[in-house]
Amino acid sequence: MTNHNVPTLGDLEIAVLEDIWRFGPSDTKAVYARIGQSRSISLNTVQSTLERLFRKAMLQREKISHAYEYSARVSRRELIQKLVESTVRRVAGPQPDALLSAFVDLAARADDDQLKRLEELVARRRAELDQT
Amino acid sequence: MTNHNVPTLGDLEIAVLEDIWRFGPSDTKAVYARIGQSRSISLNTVQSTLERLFRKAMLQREKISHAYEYSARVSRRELIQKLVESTVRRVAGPQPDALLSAFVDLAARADDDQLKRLEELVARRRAELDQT
DNA sequence: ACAATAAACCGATTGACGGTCGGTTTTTTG
DNA sequence: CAAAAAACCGACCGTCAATCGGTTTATTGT
Repeated sequence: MTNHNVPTLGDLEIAVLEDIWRFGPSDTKAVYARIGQSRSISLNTVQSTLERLFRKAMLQREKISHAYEYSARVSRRELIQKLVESTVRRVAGPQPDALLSAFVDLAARADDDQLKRLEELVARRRAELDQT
Repeated sequence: MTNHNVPTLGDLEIAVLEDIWRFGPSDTKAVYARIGQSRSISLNTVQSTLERLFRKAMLQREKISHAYEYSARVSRRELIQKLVESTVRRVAGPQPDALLSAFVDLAARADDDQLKRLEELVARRRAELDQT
């Protein structure tokens, strides 16, 4: 609930986030070594992307001895959730069910296997809710 | 499936789309009368927004006597669907279930009632699939 | 047929923003 | 304290939505 301001993210920003999800807390050097090298972008570029992500509150950072160590402030799950929610909100219109509707539409395209898993997920959630 | 490239939409673009969903096929004048007046933007601005939306394939148009009549090429439902799908895809990562999970997470924040309806929808869908 | 009117079209500007760095300052450390 | 490392500053480019003014083209009433 509360406030879900999700700024838009660029491709590099997502790649950086992805990297940190994958490898955990890292400093600029490390991220650069992993994703900068191959892309032939400068260390500075990675650095300012990290910085931007920090300003956008997608990362937090802590000075570890000499350099900042950045770590994720949202999990991939949370990010997707926020992104989806804000997306839907933007175009939701009157329907209070917009979200659910979209969900069903999506689910309708899923195969049997996915639907099964989905059923389980929903059931579990409901169980959780019931005992609250 | 296939490829649904959903270009990003600005606020005015969404407002215009919204207007056309609401009032059906309209020409520039009509849209301007409904949403331009209040926003104190020029007719030309509405016009080029309509045009942009047309280029983005969100609207189609037909010359009706003197002026173009624009109509929606996607329903709100479809748009939400595409938007959400492309959003999720962008950040999906390894999880094949990312999409489903995201929705369940979202739904989980909804009330028990919604969850129940969701369960029903999924069940029905599964039933349909089974007899195919 | 033609002038007046209306709509379409063209092109330019502005403001955000992501990506990209070079260079300067600050900090760390041998 | 000087060298090395990291942070920070500011600039530039490209893209894109929003915004119009002005010109061209099409429609239409007389």
